[in-house]
Amino acid sequence: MQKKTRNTTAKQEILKLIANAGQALSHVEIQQQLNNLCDRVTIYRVLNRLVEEQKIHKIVNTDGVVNYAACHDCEHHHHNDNHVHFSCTICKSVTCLDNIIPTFQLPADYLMQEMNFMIAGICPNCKA
Amino acid sequence: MQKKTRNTTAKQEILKLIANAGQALSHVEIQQQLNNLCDRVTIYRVLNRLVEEQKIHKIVNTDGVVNYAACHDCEHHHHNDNHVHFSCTICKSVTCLDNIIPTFQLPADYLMQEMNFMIAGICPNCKA
DNA sequence: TTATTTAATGCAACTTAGTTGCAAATATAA
DNA sequence: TTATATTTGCAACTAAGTTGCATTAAATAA
Ligand SMILES: [Mn+2]
Ligand SMILES: [Mn+2]
Ligand SMILES: [Zn+2]
Ligand SMILES: [Zn+2]
Repeated sequence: MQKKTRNTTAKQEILKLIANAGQALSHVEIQQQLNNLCDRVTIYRVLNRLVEEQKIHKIVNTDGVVNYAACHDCEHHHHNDNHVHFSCTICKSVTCLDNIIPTFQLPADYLMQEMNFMIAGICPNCKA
Repeated sequence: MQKKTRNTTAKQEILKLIANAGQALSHVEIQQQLNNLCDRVTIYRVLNRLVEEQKIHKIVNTDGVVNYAACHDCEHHHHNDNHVHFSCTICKSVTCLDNIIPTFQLPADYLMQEMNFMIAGICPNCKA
């Protein structure tokens, strides 16, 4: 018997935030924008649930902090986040470059389960 | 006046460990193998110095924890760690796949400073 | 609508990774 | 050998994330 997930206010609001953000959001950024709607632990738990339900995906930044972005075509690709992510060292924005998909050949004896491609640098906004 | 780095015992031992390991090592793994040679804070500081001196490079794992590996051809490539890294979900080993270099085209208005390509899955040893 | 069930939440406490300030130790060069 | 500045140890701290448990509130059935 698989437990069924509930559509709580916290979950709705957090998903809305992430879906409408033009960039990937960290836990702290979400907490700030939620304005005490719920406890910080609840945010963590909701985020984990949304990842499990494949509505959002995790992006591990170069400093180890996790950011979350809405999934666009994860269903098609078995939730492999196969595109490149960009982390701006100036404005701190983290974005999905959805159509930049690196090509590489992993040796046959490796089994791939998860990908995290992160590039840090200066984004177009900050470069201009 | 740039401050000049010293060749301390801790530094020598830590570099030796990393250079001789067949895989990337985390801070805890290094600490365990050092057997109380020095304080954990010293390990952190030595690791940071070795990274600055481009003798080792950082690899951020999918759980956000940093692993360190010896640099082979970082000098040639401006210390860009441009190859793929593999993190085994079973034996927890983290390895540099030095010759697996993804190709992709970053839009011209992005400036790349750092790369972290991580793939998690099952390594050849654990698959067999 | 109300009652029942079970998932979700809040809160406090905890873990793990990494950083910082400062006094004491030590590598290097004069 | 002595002087100088780098490195170290220690204690305290921060930041990210997790866990246990009692309470609350969705979803569903009556
Ligand atoms: Mn993405
Ligand atoms: Mn590497
Ligand atoms: Zn920017
Ligand atoms: Zn393995």
